[in-house]
Amino acid sequence: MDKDEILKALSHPTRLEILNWLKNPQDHFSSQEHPLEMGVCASQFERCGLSQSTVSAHLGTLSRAGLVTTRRVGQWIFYKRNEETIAAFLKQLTQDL
Amino acid sequence: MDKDEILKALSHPTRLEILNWLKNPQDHFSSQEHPLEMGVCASQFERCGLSQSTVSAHLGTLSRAGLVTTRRVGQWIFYKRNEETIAAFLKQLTQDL
DNA sequence: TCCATATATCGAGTAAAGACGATATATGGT
DNA sequence: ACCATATATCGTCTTTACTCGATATATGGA
Repeated sequence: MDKDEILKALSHPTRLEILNWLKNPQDHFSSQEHPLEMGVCASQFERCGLSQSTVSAHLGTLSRAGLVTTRRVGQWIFYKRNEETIAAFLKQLTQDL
Repeated sequence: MDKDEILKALSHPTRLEILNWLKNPQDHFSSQEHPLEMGVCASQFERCGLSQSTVSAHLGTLSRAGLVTTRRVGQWIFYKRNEETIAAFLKQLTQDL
């Protein structure tokens, strides 16, 4: 759990928005073919208006920071919030900051 | 209280370090001529190894984000943590993130 | 094996952040 | 008025981040 890396990952509105969407996937990704319990697959986030490669880069940043988990199913990769890391980060930040 | 601006301000190790030093000024700035109750004056932070102008820019970023307060006394400007804003930010982040 | 789809990575261009020294501004003292 | 000190701002350079289209990789199906 790298606090600095997480803070950098959180310092971009698009990535905050992605994390926020993932809090209630049913409110934002009901059009997804696959059940939302698996997570939300990458292409869904292109609704933010950015290109596929840019979205992939943001998801990579979130994933490297540990804020989301990924799970490959077939040709898709499903993203979920990593609630454990998020909670641990908030706890540490509340202590340290 | 601009959450995005605060997150950006926190996304640099030097600024985190400054905020951390300000938690216990007596542990880090006992050499200061002025009483620490007034705050810590800008030049004290040059101990991080950065130039005067760079330190000033970091302090400006923290101040604009509302994470520190400033108080001019004579030719010095004293910096203190803004505990109210910090607490409000942590509360909102814990809710929103 | 070949093609379609999903995602990642590459290369290049632009924008933003960080750093510096030099200079400007503000204050206080003589 | 002049000089010294503290801080901010300016101009410039370097580095990092963001974005894109194009290409590579991985999977699945025909």
